[in-house]
Amino acid sequence: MLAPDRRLPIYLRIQDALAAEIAAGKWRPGEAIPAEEALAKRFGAAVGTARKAIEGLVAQGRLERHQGRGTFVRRADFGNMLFRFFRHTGADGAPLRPTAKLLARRKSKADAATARRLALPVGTATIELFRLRLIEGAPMLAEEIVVPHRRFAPLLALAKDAFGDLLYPLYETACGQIVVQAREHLRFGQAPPHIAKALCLPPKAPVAIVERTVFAVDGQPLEFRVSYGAAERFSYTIDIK
Amino acid sequence: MLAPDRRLPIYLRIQDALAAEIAAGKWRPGEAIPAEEALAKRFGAAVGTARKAIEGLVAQGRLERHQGRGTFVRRADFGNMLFRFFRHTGADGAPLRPTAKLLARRKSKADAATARRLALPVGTATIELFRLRLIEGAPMLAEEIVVPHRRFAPLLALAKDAFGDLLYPLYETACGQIVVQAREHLRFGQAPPHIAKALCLPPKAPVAIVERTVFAVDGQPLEFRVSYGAAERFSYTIDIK
DNA sequence: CAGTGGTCTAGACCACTCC
DNA sequence: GAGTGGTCTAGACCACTGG
Repeated sequence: MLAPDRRLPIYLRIQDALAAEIAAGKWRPGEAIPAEEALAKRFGAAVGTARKAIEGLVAQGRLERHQGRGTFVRRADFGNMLFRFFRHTGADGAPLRPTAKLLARRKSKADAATARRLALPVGTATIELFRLRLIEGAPMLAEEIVVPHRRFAPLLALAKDAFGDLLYPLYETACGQIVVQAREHLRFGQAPPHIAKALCLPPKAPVAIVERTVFAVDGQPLEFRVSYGAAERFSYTIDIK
Repeated sequence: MLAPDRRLPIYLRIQDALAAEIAAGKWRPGEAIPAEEALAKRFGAAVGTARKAIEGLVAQGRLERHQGRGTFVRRADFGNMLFRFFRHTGADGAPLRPTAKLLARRKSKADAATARRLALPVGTATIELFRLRLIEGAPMLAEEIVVPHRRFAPLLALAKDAFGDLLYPLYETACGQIVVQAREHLRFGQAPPHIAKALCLPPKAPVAIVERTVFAVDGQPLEFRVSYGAAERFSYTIDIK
Protein backbone atom coordinates (compact mmCIF):
# COMPACT_ATOMS: atom_id res chain seq x y z
CA MET A 1 0.00 0.00 0.00
CA LEU A 2 2.75 2.41 0.93
CA ALA A 3 5.54 3.09 -1.50
CA PRO A 4 8.34 0.92 -0.17
CA ASP A 5 11.01 3.51 -0.83
CA ARG A 6 12.60 3.86 2.57
CA ARG A 7 14.40 7.03 1.55
CA LEU A 8 11.15 8.97 1.46
CA PRO A 9 9.70 10.33 4.69
CA ILE A 10 6.62 8.50 5.91
CA TYR A 11 4.32 11.47 5.39
CA LEU A 12 5.32 11.68 1.73
CA ARG A 13 4.70 8.01 1.22
CA ILE A 14 1.25 8.40 2.76
CA GLN A 15 0.67 11.44 0.58
CA ASP A 16 1.57 9.52 -2.58
CA ALA A 17 -0.61 6.59 -1.58
CA LEU A 18 -3.60 8.87 -0.97
CA ALA A 19 -2.98 10.82 -4.19
CA ALA A 20 -2.96 7.55 -6.13
CA GLU A 21 -6.21 6.43 -4.49
CA ILE A 22 -7.84 9.76 -5.26
CA ALA A 23 -6.70 9.59 -8.89
CA ALA A 24 -8.01 6.03 -9.07
CA GLY A 25 -11.40 7.29 -7.99
CA LYS A 26 -11.57 5.48 -4.65
CA TRP A 27 -13.46 8.51 -3.38
CA ARG A 28 -15.39 10.70 -5.78
CA PRO A 29 -14.93 14.48 -5.73
CA GLY A 30 -17.01 15.86 -2.89
CA GLU A 31 -16.78 12.65 -0.86
CA ALA A 32 -15.06 12.49 2.50
CA ILE A 33 -11.93 10.45 3.03
CA PRO A 34 -11.40 8.62 6.35
CA ALA A 35 -10.65 10.65 9.48
CA GLU A 36 -7.08 11.42 10.48
CA GLU A 37 -7.05 8.80 13.19
CA ALA A 38 -8.33 6.07 10.87
CA LEU A 39 -5.71 6.94 8.26
CA ALA A 40 -2.95 7.01 10.86
CA LYS A 41 -3.95 3.59 12.12
CA ARG A 42 -4.21 2.18 8.60
CA PHE A 43 -0.75 3.43 7.61
CA GLY A 44 0.78 2.59 10.99
CA ALA A 45 1.84 6.19 11.65
CA ALA A 46 1.10 8.85 14.22
CA VAL A 47 -1.88 11.15 13.69
CA GLY A 48 0.42 14.14 13.21
CA THR A 49 2.18 12.35 10.36
CA ALA A 50 -1.05 11.49 8.60
CA ARG A 51 -2.11 15.10 9.12
CA LYS A 52 1.04 16.35 7.43
CA ALA A 53 0.33 14.15 4.42
CA ILE A 54 -3.20 15.54 4.24
CA GLU A 55 -1.95 19.11 4.53
CA GLY A 56 0.27 18.53 1.52
CA LEU A 57 -2.68 17.34 -0.56
CA VAL A 58 -4.74 20.30 0.62
CA ALA A 59 -1.93 22.63 -0.51
CA GLN A 60 -1.95 20.87 -3.88
CA GLY A 61 -5.67 21.49 -4.16
CA ARG A 62 -6.64 17.83 -4.13
CA LEU A 63 -8.35 17.83 -0.73
CA GLU A 64 -10.42 20.28 1.29
CA ARG A 65 -10.75 20.23 5.05
CA HIS A 66 -13.68 21.50 7.05
CA GLN A 67 -13.44 21.60 10.81
CA GLY A 68 -15.98 19.35 12.44
CA ARG A 69 -17.09 17.85 9.12
CA GLY A 70 -14.17 16.04 7.59
CA THR A 71 -11.66 15.96 4.75
CA PHE A 72 -13.09 15.89 1.26
CA VAL A 73 -11.84 15.23 -2.24
CA ARG A 74 -11.93 18.65 -3.80
CA ARG A 75 -14.57 19.59 -6.33
CA ALA A 76 -13.13 22.22 -8.60
CA ASP A 77 -15.33 25.25 -9.05
CA PHE A 78 -14.63 26.40 -12.55
CA GLY A 79 -17.78 28.49 -12.56
CA ASN A 80 -17.00 31.59 -14.55
CA MET A 81 -13.30 31.01 -14.58
CA LEU A 82 -12.73 32.41 -18.01
CA PHE A 83 -14.53 35.60 -17.33
CA ARG A 84 -11.77 36.78 -15.08
CA PHE A 85 -10.07 37.83 -18.31
CA PHE A 86 -12.78 40.25 -19.34
CA ARG A 87 -14.28 43.35 -17.81
CA HIS A 88 -17.88 42.73 -17.04
CA THR A 89 -18.96 44.74 -14.05
CA GLY A 90 -22.30 46.52 -14.22
CA ALA A 91 -22.89 50.23 -13.80
CA ASP A 92 -22.84 49.79 -10.01
CA GLY A 93 -19.59 47.86 -10.11
CA ALA A 94 -21.31 44.61 -9.18
CA PRO A 95 -20.13 41.50 -11.01
CA LEU A 96 -22.54 40.26 -13.67
CA ARG A 97 -23.44 36.65 -14.36
CA PRO A 98 -22.88 35.63 -17.95
CA THR A 99 -25.47 33.55 -19.77
CA ALA A 100 -24.80 31.05 -22.54
CA LYS A 101 -26.42 30.20 -25.85
CA LEU A 102 -25.64 27.05 -27.80
CA LEU A 103 -25.43 28.04 -31.46
CA ALA A 104 -24.40 24.74 -33.03
CA ARG A 105 -23.67 21.14 -32.17
CA ARG A 106 -22.38 18.37 -34.36
CA LYS A 107 -20.67 15.03 -34.42
CA SER A 108 -17.21 15.03 -35.91
CA LYS A 109 -13.89 13.22 -36.12
CA ALA A 110 -10.66 14.33 -34.49
CA ASP A 111 -8.16 15.87 -36.87
CA ALA A 112 -4.46 15.73 -36.05
CA ALA A 113 -4.45 18.86 -33.85
CA THR A 114 -7.58 17.88 -31.92
CA ALA A 115 -6.36 14.33 -31.50
CA ARG A 116 -3.16 15.58 -29.93
CA ARG A 117 -4.97 17.97 -27.64
CA LEU A 118 -7.42 15.36 -26.40
CA ALA A 119 -4.84 12.54 -26.39
CA LEU A 120 -6.97 10.48 -28.80
CA PRO A 121 -6.13 8.60 -32.00
CA VAL A 122 -6.70 10.64 -35.17
CA GLY A 123 -10.20 10.06 -36.50
CA THR A 124 -11.79 9.28 -33.11
CA ALA A 125 -15.43 10.37 -32.88
CA THR A 126 -15.87 13.73 -31.18
CA ILE A 127 -18.62 16.24 -30.46
CA GLU A 128 -18.18 19.89 -31.36
CA LEU A 129 -20.11 22.72 -29.75
CA PHE A 130 -20.25 26.35 -30.78
CA ARG A 131 -21.40 28.54 -27.97
CA LEU A 132 -21.90 32.21 -27.23
CA ARG A 133 -21.49 33.75 -23.79
CA LEU A 134 -23.44 36.92 -23.14
CA ILE A 135 -23.51 39.64 -20.52
CA GLU A 136 -26.84 41.39 -20.25
CA GLY A 137 -27.72 40.01 -23.63
CA ALA A 138 -24.59 41.37 -25.33
CA PRO A 139 -22.17 38.79 -26.82
CA MET A 140 -18.86 38.73 -24.93
CA LEU A 141 -17.21 35.45 -25.83
CA ALA A 142 -17.52 32.92 -28.63
CA GLU A 143 -16.42 29.40 -27.78
CA GLU A 144 -15.53 26.41 -29.93
CA ILE A 145 -15.56 23.25 -27.85
CA VAL A 146 -14.49 19.70 -28.67
CA VAL A 147 -15.07 16.67 -26.45
CA PRO A 148 -14.58 12.96 -27.11
CA HIS A 149 -17.81 11.27 -28.19
CA ARG A 150 -17.15 8.21 -26.07
CA ARG A 151 -17.41 10.09 -22.79
CA PHE A 152 -19.95 12.71 -23.84
CA ALA A 153 -22.48 10.92 -26.09
CA PRO A 154 -25.46 12.15 -23.96
CA LEU A 155 -24.75 15.70 -25.13
CA LEU A 156 -26.05 14.76 -28.59
CA ALA A 157 -29.36 13.47 -27.23
CA LEU A 158 -30.00 16.54 -25.09
CA ALA A 159 -32.37 19.28 -26.26
CA LYS A 160 -30.40 22.33 -27.35
CA ASP A 161 -32.04 24.55 -24.75
CA ALA A 162 -31.32 22.03 -22.00
CA PHE A 163 -27.73 23.25 -22.08
CA GLY A 164 -27.62 25.75 -19.22
CA ASP A 165 -25.26 28.65 -18.63
CA LEU A 166 -22.53 26.43 -17.23
CA LEU A 167 -21.19 23.43 -19.05
CA TYR A 168 -19.13 21.65 -16.42
CA PRO A 169 -22.05 20.90 -14.10
CA LEU A 170 -23.82 19.48 -17.16
CA TYR A 171 -20.81 17.32 -17.96
CA GLU A 172 -21.14 15.89 -14.48
CA THR A 173 -24.90 15.34 -14.32
CA ALA A 174 -25.42 14.23 -17.92
CA CYS A 175 -22.16 12.43 -18.65
CA GLY A 176 -20.64 11.64 -15.26
CA GLN A 177 -17.46 13.49 -16.24
CA ILE A 178 -15.85 15.60 -13.55
CA VAL A 179 -13.44 18.40 -14.35
CA VAL A 180 -10.63 18.79 -11.84
CA GLN A 181 -7.93 20.75 -13.59
CA ALA A 182 -7.38 23.09 -16.48
CA ARG A 183 -4.57 24.58 -18.51
CA GLU A 184 -5.09 27.78 -20.41
CA HIS A 185 -3.01 29.31 -23.10
CA LEU A 186 -3.51 32.96 -23.88
CA ARG A 187 -2.70 34.82 -27.07
CA PHE A 188 -3.84 37.68 -29.26
CA GLY A 189 -4.98 37.54 -32.85
CA GLN A 190 -7.60 38.52 -35.39
CA ALA A 191 -11.15 37.20 -35.30
CA PRO A 192 -11.96 34.64 -38.03
CA PRO A 193 -15.07 35.63 -39.99
CA HIS A 194 -17.61 33.41 -38.20
CA ILE A 195 -16.28 34.50 -34.80
CA ALA A 196 -16.37 38.19 -35.71
CA LYS A 197 -19.94 37.74 -36.88
CA ALA A 198 -21.03 35.94 -33.72
CA LEU A 199 -19.45 38.63 -31.53
CA CYS A 200 -20.83 41.51 -33.65
CA LEU A 201 -17.29 42.73 -34.33
CA PRO A 202 -15.86 44.00 -37.61
CA PRO A 203 -14.00 41.38 -39.67
CA LYS A 204 -10.41 40.78 -38.50
CA ALA A 205 -11.09 42.67 -35.26
CA PRO A 206 -8.36 42.16 -32.65
CA VAL A 207 -9.35 39.44 -30.18
CA ALA A 208 -7.92 37.72 -27.16
CA ILE A 209 -7.81 33.97 -27.69
CA VAL A 210 -7.85 31.54 -24.78
CA GLU A 211 -7.19 27.89 -25.52
CA ARG A 212 -8.20 25.73 -22.62
CA THR A 213 -7.75 22.02 -22.01
CA VAL A 214 -9.53 20.55 -19.00
CA PHE A 215 -8.62 17.30 -17.33
CA ALA A 216 -10.34 14.56 -15.32
CA VAL A 217 -9.12 13.13 -11.99
CA ASP A 218 -7.05 10.56 -13.84
CA GLY A 219 -5.25 13.27 -15.80
CA GLN A 220 -6.96 12.46 -19.11
CA PRO A 221 -8.03 15.47 -21.22
CA LEU A 222 -11.81 15.89 -21.20
CA GLU A 223 -12.37 18.95 -23.31
CA PHE A 224 -10.52 21.35 -25.57
CA ARG A 225 -11.98 24.79 -25.94
CA VAL A 226 -11.01 27.94 -27.80
CA SER A 227 -12.62 31.16 -26.58
CA TYR A 228 -12.55 34.46 -28.42
CA GLY A 229 -13.30 37.86 -26.90
CA ALA A 230 -12.84 41.44 -28.09
CA ALA A 231 -9.29 42.53 -27.31
CA GLU A 232 -10.31 45.91 -25.94
CA ARG A 233 -12.43 44.25 -23.27
CA PHE A 234 -9.56 42.07 -22.18
CA SER A 235 -8.02 42.89 -18.82
CA TYR A 236 -6.04 40.67 -16.52
CA THR A 237 -4.15 41.29 -13.30
CA ILE A 238 -1.37 39.15 -11.84
CA ASP A 239 0.25 39.43 -8.42
CA ILE A 240 3.80 38.24 -8.06
CA LYS A 241 5.65 37.70 -4.83
CA MET B 1 5.23 42.10 21.04
CA LEU B 2 2.49 39.60 20.33
CA ALA B 3 -0.90 40.83 19.20
CA PRO B 4 -2.94 40.67 22.37
CA ASP B 5 -6.00 39.33 20.60
CA ARG B 6 -6.71 36.20 22.58
CA ARG B 7 -9.10 34.93 19.95
CA LEU B 8 -6.29 34.25 17.51
CA PRO B 9 -4.25 31.08 17.79
CA ILE B 10 -0.74 31.57 19.11
CA TYR B 11 0.93 30.56 15.86
CA LEU B 12 -0.99 33.23 13.98
CA ARG B 13 -0.03 35.87 16.49
CA ILE B 14 3.62 34.87 16.13
CA GLN B 15 3.20 34.93 12.37
CA ASP B 16 1.79 38.46 12.44
CA ALA B 17 4.52 39.64 14.77
CA LEU B 18 7.23 38.24 12.51
CA ALA B 19 5.55 39.62 9.37
CA ALA B 20 5.48 43.07 10.96
CA GLU B 21 9.15 42.84 11.91
CA ILE B 22 10.08 41.75 8.40
CA ALA B 23 8.07 44.62 6.90
CA ALA B 24 9.76 47.01 9.33
CA GLY B 25 13.11 45.86 8.02
CA LYS B 26 14.37 44.24 11.22
CA TRP B 27 16.11 41.73 8.97
CA ARG B 28 17.03 42.66 5.42
CA PRO B 29 16.11 40.37 2.53
CA GLY B 30 18.64 37.55 2.43
CA GLU B 31 19.37 37.75 6.14
CA ALA B 32 18.60 34.90 8.52
CA ILE B 33 16.00 35.24 11.25
CA PRO B 34 16.59 33.56 14.63
CA ALA B 35 16.40 29.76 14.87
CA GLU B 36 13.13 28.02 15.71
CA GLU B 37 14.15 27.37 19.27
CA ALA B 38 15.15 30.98 19.89
CA LEU B 39 11.87 32.23 18.47
CA ALA B 40 9.88 29.74 20.52
CA LYS B 41 11.62 30.85 23.68
CA ARG B 42 11.15 34.51 22.86
CA PHE B 43 7.43 34.13 22.23
CA GLY B 44 6.94 31.70 25.09
CA ALA B 45 5.61 28.94 22.84
CA ALA B 46 6.62 25.42 21.90
CA VAL B 47 9.01 24.91 18.99
CA GLY B 48 6.29 23.25 16.93
CA THR B 49 4.13 26.33 17.29
CA ALA B 50 6.88 28.69 16.18
CA ARG B 51 7.54 26.32 13.31
CA LYS B 52 3.93 26.52 12.20
CA ALA B 53 4.14 30.32 12.16
CA ILE B 54 7.29 30.13 10.04
CA GLU B 55 5.68 27.65 7.66
CA GLY B 56 2.87 30.12 7.07
CA LEU B 57 5.31 32.87 6.15
CA VAL B 58 7.19 30.49 3.87
CA ALA B 59 3.91 29.67 2.12
CA GLN B 60 3.30 33.40 1.72
CA GLY B 61 6.69 33.77 0.13
CA ARG B 62 8.13 36.01 2.83
CA LEU B 63 10.65 33.51 4.21
CA GLU B 64 12.80 30.73 2.80
CA ARG B 65 14.09 27.78 4.76
CA HIS B 66 17.23 25.80 4.09
CA GLN B 67 17.95 22.71 6.09
CA GLY B 68 21.07 23.03 8.16
CA ARG B 69 21.51 26.72 7.27
CA GLY B 70 18.57 28.62 8.64
CA THR B 71 15.46 30.62 7.81
CA PHE B 72 15.95 33.67 5.61
CA VAL B 73 13.96 36.70 4.58
CA ARG B 74 13.19 36.01 0.96
CA ARG B 75 14.93 37.87 -1.81
CA ALA B 76 12.63 38.07 -4.78
CA ASP B 77 14.19 37.01 -8.06
CA PHE B 78 12.48 39.11 -10.65
CA GLY B 79 15.13 38.33 -13.21
CA ASN B 80 13.40 38.13 -16.55
CA MET B 81 9.95 37.98 -15.09
CA LEU B 82 8.28 39.88 -17.87
CA PHE B 83 9.70 37.75 -20.60
CA ARG B 84 7.51 34.87 -19.57
CA PHE B 85 4.86 36.63 -21.66
CA PHE B 86 6.78 36.46 -24.90
CA ARG B 87 8.16 33.65 -26.99
CA HIS B 88 11.89 33.93 -27.09
CA THR B 89 13.43 30.53 -27.50
CA GLY B 90 16.27 30.14 -29.95
CA ALA B 91 16.40 27.78 -32.90
CA ASP B 92 17.43 24.95 -30.60
CA GLY B 93 14.61 25.65 -28.14
CA ALA B 94 17.00 26.96 -25.50
CA PRO B 95 15.85 30.03 -23.60
CA LEU B 96 17.61 33.24 -24.62
CA ARG B 97 18.79 35.98 -22.31
CA PRO B 98 17.45 39.39 -23.21
CA THR B 99 19.72 42.42 -23.19
CA ALA B 100 18.71 45.98 -22.44
CA LYS B 101 19.49 49.37 -23.91
CA LEU B 102 18.68 52.64 -22.19
CA LEU B 103 17.36 55.01 -24.85
CA ALA B 104 16.43 58.02 -22.73
CA ARG B 105 16.48 59.27 -19.17
CA ARG B 106 15.08 62.46 -17.73
CA LYS B 107 13.92 64.17 -14.60
CA SER B 108 10.23 64.89 -14.45
CA LYS B 109 7.28 65.65 -12.19
CA ALA B 110 4.48 63.23 -11.36
CA ASP B 111 1.23 63.94 -13.17
CA ALA B 112 -2.05 62.82 -11.63
CA ALA B 113 -1.91 59.25 -13.00
CA THR B 114 1.73 58.69 -12.06
CA ALA B 115 1.19 60.22 -8.63
CA ARG B 116 -1.63 57.79 -7.96
CA ARG B 117 0.37 54.81 -9.19
CA LEU B 118 3.41 55.63 -7.08
CA ALA B 119 1.37 56.89 -4.11
CA LEU B 120 3.07 60.31 -4.29
CA PRO B 121 1.67 63.86 -4.21
CA VAL B 122 1.08 65.33 -7.67
CA GLY B 123 4.15 67.25 -8.83
CA THR B 124 6.67 65.16 -6.87
CA ALA B 125 10.03 64.86 -8.61
CA THR B 126 10.42 61.63 -10.56
CA ILE B 127 12.86 60.00 -12.94
CA GLU B 128 11.67 58.58 -16.25
CA LEU B 129 13.52 55.94 -18.23
CA PHE B 130 12.85 54.70 -21.73
CA ARG B 131 14.37 51.34 -22.35
CA LEU B 132 14.52 48.71 -25.04
CA ARG B 133 14.81 44.98 -24.38
CA LEU B 134 16.38 42.93 -27.12
CA ILE B 135 16.77 39.26 -27.97
CA GLU B 136 19.76 38.50 -30.15
CA GLY B 137 19.89 42.16 -31.06
CA ALA B 138 16.25 42.31 -32.19
CA PRO B 139 13.94 44.65 -30.23
CA MET B 140 11.29 42.70 -28.30
CA LEU B 141 9.95 45.07 -25.66
CA ALA B 142 9.87 48.81 -25.17
CA GLU B 143 9.57 49.99 -21.57
CA GLU B 144 8.58 53.31 -20.05
CA ILE B 145 9.63 53.44 -16.42
CA VAL B 146 8.91 55.99 -13.69
CA VAL B 147 10.49 56.00 -10.23
CA PRO B 148 10.39 58.60 -7.45
CA HIS B 149 13.42 60.89 -7.54
CA ARG B 150 13.80 60.84 -3.78
CA ARG B 151 14.66 57.15 -3.63
CA PHE B 152 16.41 56.85 -6.98
CA ALA B 153 18.48 60.03 -7.39
CA PRO B 154 21.71 58.02 -8.09
CA LEU B 155 20.20 56.84 -11.38
CA LEU B 156 20.64 60.36 -12.77
CA ALA B 157 24.33 60.47 -11.91
CA LEU B 158 25.08 57.09 -13.45
CA ALA B 159 26.62 56.80 -16.93
CA LYS B 160 24.02 55.65 -19.43
CA ASP B 161 25.96 52.53 -20.31
CA ALA B 162 26.39 51.62 -16.65
CA PHE B 163 22.75 50.46 -16.69
CA GLY B 164 23.06 46.73 -17.17
CA ASP B 165 20.54 44.27 -18.56
CA LEU B 166 18.65 44.01 -15.30
CA LEU B 167 17.32 47.01 -13.47
CA TYR B 168 16.32 45.60 -10.09
CA PRO B 169 19.83 44.57 -9.06
CA LEU B 170 20.90 48.11 -9.99
CA TYR B 171 18.14 49.57 -7.85
CA GLU B 172 19.58 47.62 -4.96
CA THR B 173 23.27 48.33 -5.44
CA ALA B 174 22.99 51.95 -6.57
CA CYS B 175 19.94 53.11 -4.62
CA GLY B 176 19.50 50.61 -1.78
CA GLN B 177 15.95 49.89 -2.95
CA ILE B 178 14.85 46.27 -2.79
CA VAL B 179 11.94 44.98 -4.83
CA VAL B 180 9.89 42.32 -3.07
CA GLN B 181 6.57 42.26 -4.83
CA ALA B 182 4.91 43.19 -8.09
CA ARG B 183 1.49 43.60 -9.60
CA GLU B 184 1.01 43.37 -13.31
CA HIS B 185 -1.92 44.37 -15.39
CA LEU B 186 -2.19 42.99 -18.87
CA ARG B 187 -4.10 44.45 -21.79
CA PHE B 188 -4.06 44.80 -25.50
CA GLY B 189 -3.91 47.87 -27.71
CA GLN B 190 -2.20 49.73 -30.54
CA ALA B 191 1.38 50.89 -30.38
CA PRO B 192 1.80 54.67 -29.96
CA PRO B 193 4.11 56.14 -32.64
CA HIS B 194 7.31 56.30 -30.59
CA ILE B 195 6.81 52.74 -29.33
CA ALA B 196 6.11 51.37 -32.80
CA LYS B 197 9.26 53.09 -34.01
CA ALA B 198 11.40 51.69 -31.22
CA LEU B 199 10.09 48.18 -31.82
CA CYS B 200 10.42 48.44 -35.61
CA LEU B 201 6.69 47.80 -35.99
CA PRO B 202 4.26 49.53 -38.36
CA PRO B 203 2.34 52.44 -36.80
CA LYS B 204 -0.67 51.36 -34.73
CA ALA B 205 0.54 47.75 -34.75
CA PRO B 206 -1.28 45.53 -32.24
CA VAL B 207 0.71 45.24 -29.02
CA ALA B 208 0.39 43.56 -25.66
CA ILE B 209 0.72 46.11 -22.86
CA VAL B 210 1.90 45.14 -19.41
CA GLU B 211 1.61 47.75 -16.66
CA ARG B 212 3.67 46.78 -13.67
CA THR B 213 3.95 48.34 -10.25
CA VAL B 214 6.66 46.98 -7.96
CA PHE B 215 6.72 47.36 -4.21
CA ALA B 216 9.29 47.54 -1.40
CA VAL B 217 9.22 45.50 1.82
CA ASP B 218 7.13 48.18 3.47
CA GLY B 219 4.50 47.96 0.74
CA GLN B 220 5.34 51.35 -0.80
CA PRO B 221 5.37 51.48 -4.63
CA LEU B 222 8.92 51.74 -5.97
CA GLU B 223 8.44 51.77 -9.70
CA PHE B 224 5.73 51.98 -12.31
CA ARG B 225 6.50 50.51 -15.68
CA VAL B 226 4.62 50.08 -18.94
CA SER B 227 6.00 47.48 -21.33
CA TYR B 228 4.96 47.07 -24.94
CA GLY B 229 5.56 44.00 -27.09
CA ALA B 230 4.27 42.87 -30.48
CA ALA B 231 0.95 41.09 -29.97
CA GLU B 232 1.80 38.19 -32.23
CA ARG B 233 4.79 37.28 -30.08
CA PHE B 234 2.67 37.24 -26.95
CA SER B 235 2.02 33.85 -25.41
CA TYR B 236 1.10 32.96 -21.87
CA THR B 237 0.10 29.75 -20.12
CA ILE B 238 -1.83 29.37 -16.88
CA ASP B 239 -2.50 26.21 -14.88
CA ILE B 240 -5.60 26.07 -12.76
CA LYS B 241 -6.45 23.48 -10.16
C1' DC C 1 31.65 19.37 15.81
C1' DA C 2 27.77 22.44 16.98
C1' DG C 3 23.81 24.39 15.08
C1' DT C 4 20.16 24.34 11.93
C1' DG C 5 15.90 22.73 9.95
C1' DG C 6 13.17 18.09 8.85
C1' DT C 7 10.64 14.20 10.53
C1' DC C 8 8.00 11.70 13.83
C1' DT C 9 5.68 10.57 17.92
C1' DA C 10 2.00 10.72 21.61
C1' DG C 11 -1.16 12.86 23.81
C1' DA C 12 -4.05 16.92 25.59
C1' DC C 13 -7.54 20.10 24.92
C1' DC C 14 -10.46 23.19 21.99
C1' DA C 15 -13.99 24.40 18.34
C1' DC C 16 -17.04 23.14 15.18
C1' DT C 17 -20.80 20.16 12.91
C1' DC C 18 -24.47 17.23 12.87
C1' DC C 19 -27.69 14.16 14.82
C1' DG D 1 -23.01 13.82 22.69
C1' DA D 2 -20.07 11.68 19.35
C1' DG D 3 -17.02 12.60 15.81
C1' DT D 4 -14.36 15.64 13.21
C1' DG D 5 -10.50 18.79 12.30
C1' DG D 6 -7.57 22.73 14.74
C1' DT D 7 -4.21 24.00 18.11
C1' DC D 8 -0.50 23.15 21.21
C1' DT D 9 2.92 20.87 23.74
C1' DA D 10 7.36 18.27 24.68
C1' DG D 11 10.66 15.73 23.31
C1' DA D 12 13.31 12.31 20.26
C1' DC D 13 16.06 11.45 16.45
C1' DC D 14 17.73 12.39 11.65
C1' DA D 15 20.01 15.04 7.77
C1' DC D 16 22.27 18.73 6.30
C1' DT D 17 25.53 22.84 6.64
C1' DG D 18 29.41 25.22 7.99
C1' DG D 19 33.57 26.11 10.36
